[in-house]
Amino acid sequence: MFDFSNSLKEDYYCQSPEFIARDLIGAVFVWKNIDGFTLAGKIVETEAYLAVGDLASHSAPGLTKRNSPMFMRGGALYVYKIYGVHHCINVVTENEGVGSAVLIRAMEPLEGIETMHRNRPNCKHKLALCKGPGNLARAFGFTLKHNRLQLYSPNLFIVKHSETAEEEIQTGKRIGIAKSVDLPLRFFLRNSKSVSGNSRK
DNA sequence: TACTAGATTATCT
DNA sequence: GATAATCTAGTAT
Repeated sequence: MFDFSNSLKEDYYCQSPEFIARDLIGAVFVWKNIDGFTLAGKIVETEAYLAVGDLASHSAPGLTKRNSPMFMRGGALYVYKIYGVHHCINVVTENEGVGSAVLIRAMEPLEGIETMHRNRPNCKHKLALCKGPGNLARAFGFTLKHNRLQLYSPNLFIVKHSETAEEEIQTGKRIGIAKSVDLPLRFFLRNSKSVSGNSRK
């Protein structure tokens, strides 16, 4: 259904995290898991984490064991565990050694809905399956063992299905961080029911 | 509907 | 020993 031959390639991910975070809104994320199930969703919410001038970025203190995937060449998957409970999924951006990434915060499920429901038995509504970074990782079954995977592989890739209109993309402050709070680096699809943090305002 | 507490662990200081 | 790019259940309103 979603074709690897149309997918974003290695060079695409060497662009800036601000550009990619915005550009990926509306794109389709595809993951063929170890059991042969295809899981896919439309990206509706992202956040950029910069290499310089961004104290909220994991890369800000410099290279460590945890953040080392952020310093890989763009196109790697960076997975980390947060609050001892949840996993978060990032797309590494820019060139090797730079240290930037885009956090994928939410998606609208398109394919593999049964599998997502199985991964999240308490989630009733389809549009809430991948709402929020922790939920998204759980629905897709991503854990630390998927860290450093390449995003331009036949079983893991992103396709730009169609262009998303400028006015459909909203910008705002990032969620859940304590430093560099005011940077406008969160992007989300206007009116999507799968965007997280909509209950507050 | 709105707020708060608690879960739970890899990683860093 | 402290912290964290979150989520959910529970209690209060």
